[in-house]
Amino acid sequence: MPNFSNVAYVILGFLENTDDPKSGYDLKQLVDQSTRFFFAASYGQIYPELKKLSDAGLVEGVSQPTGGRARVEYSITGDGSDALRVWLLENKTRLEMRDEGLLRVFFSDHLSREERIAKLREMREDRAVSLAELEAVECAIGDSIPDMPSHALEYGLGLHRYVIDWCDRTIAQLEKETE
Amino acid sequence: MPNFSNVAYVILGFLENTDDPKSGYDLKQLVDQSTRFFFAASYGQIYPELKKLSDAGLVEGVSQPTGGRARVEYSITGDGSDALRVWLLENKTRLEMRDEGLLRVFFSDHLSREERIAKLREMREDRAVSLAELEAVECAIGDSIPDMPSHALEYGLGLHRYVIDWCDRTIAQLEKETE
DNA sequence: TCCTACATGTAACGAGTTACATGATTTC
DNA sequence: GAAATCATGTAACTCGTTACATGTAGGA
Repeated sequence: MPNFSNVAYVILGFLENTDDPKSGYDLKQLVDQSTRFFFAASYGQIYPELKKLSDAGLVEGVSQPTGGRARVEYSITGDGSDALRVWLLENKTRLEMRDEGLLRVFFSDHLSREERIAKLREMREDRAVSLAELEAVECAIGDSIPDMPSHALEYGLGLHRYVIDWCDRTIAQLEKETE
Repeated sequence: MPNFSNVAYVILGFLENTDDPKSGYDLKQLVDQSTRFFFAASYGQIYPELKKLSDAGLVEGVSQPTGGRARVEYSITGDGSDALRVWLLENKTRLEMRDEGLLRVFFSDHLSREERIAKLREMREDRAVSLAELEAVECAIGDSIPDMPSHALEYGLGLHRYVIDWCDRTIAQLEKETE
């Protein structure tokens, strides 16, 4: 049994959630609409991982071309469900972050007050865009999606709102400082 | 001029903050006490990057052995300060996250209610540990460290508190659900 | 004496992004 | 007829961690 990356379990997770089989393309769409906010995955990971999963018998692919357009639809197998369950029960909760915006803010002592404030505004705007995307996801569901994902969505919404709030407070504080 | 990774600017940022020169070891300590919560760096990045910076003339190393123990202390040069300033003014605020805990929670539909709650508790405990570490950092400073870093610290504290809160709320909600 | 902290590095590996190549179908 | 979307994949590259190797100094 080869080693699977977390992306493999993202795939298994999405396949377990549904009865209709998904293509690599579909899976990428799903990731971009949901997990990407806390766990992204690119085609360069998804396609090779699907192949590995298929070789190991954890998913099963069926060719379903639409006219001349190739399409392979994958479903999870019994072994796949078992592997997913094992992975779900592992108690690893590692959180990695790389926050370039905050890194710049952290080292912005040597910038002028105006430049610092500008940095914070950029960061605020970018986070506001993410928040808007998340809110769009929130509207887009409301239906078919089960319980847990909506908890995760709430997590993301709250997190973004906190960050935006922090930016606003920090900007306000810096603006007051010279008075 | 070679391309420098973000880690290079972490190094320049720390060197610019102070008058006494730092060794690679010192820099790693600084990272582990502060930026690691939103931007980690390992020896495997720091030492090679110091060399590149030195070759490019952005830092200057002076050998200061303590007895038979080797030690090279680096200071930032004028060119280094300029390069740092240029980097600080770039408007990139990219935020990457990889949250394994939330990923498991997201896909935990197929677990029992008890198992899900257990997952959330693990996540809560791990985040509480991080929060405690951050609070230790908060106590450890209070002195020498300038303005902005303390804003960043507040950011981290707030973020962790939000996450822990979300875990508590979600656990409570799941516990209520069967009644 | 042994353990911890100081100190420097590198090699192998794994993870992840980006750019590219290719081509069909649908929609405007 | 052009543009967007569907669809699959790979190669090159960058990034980052981990494990290892090596040795000194100071304190219990």
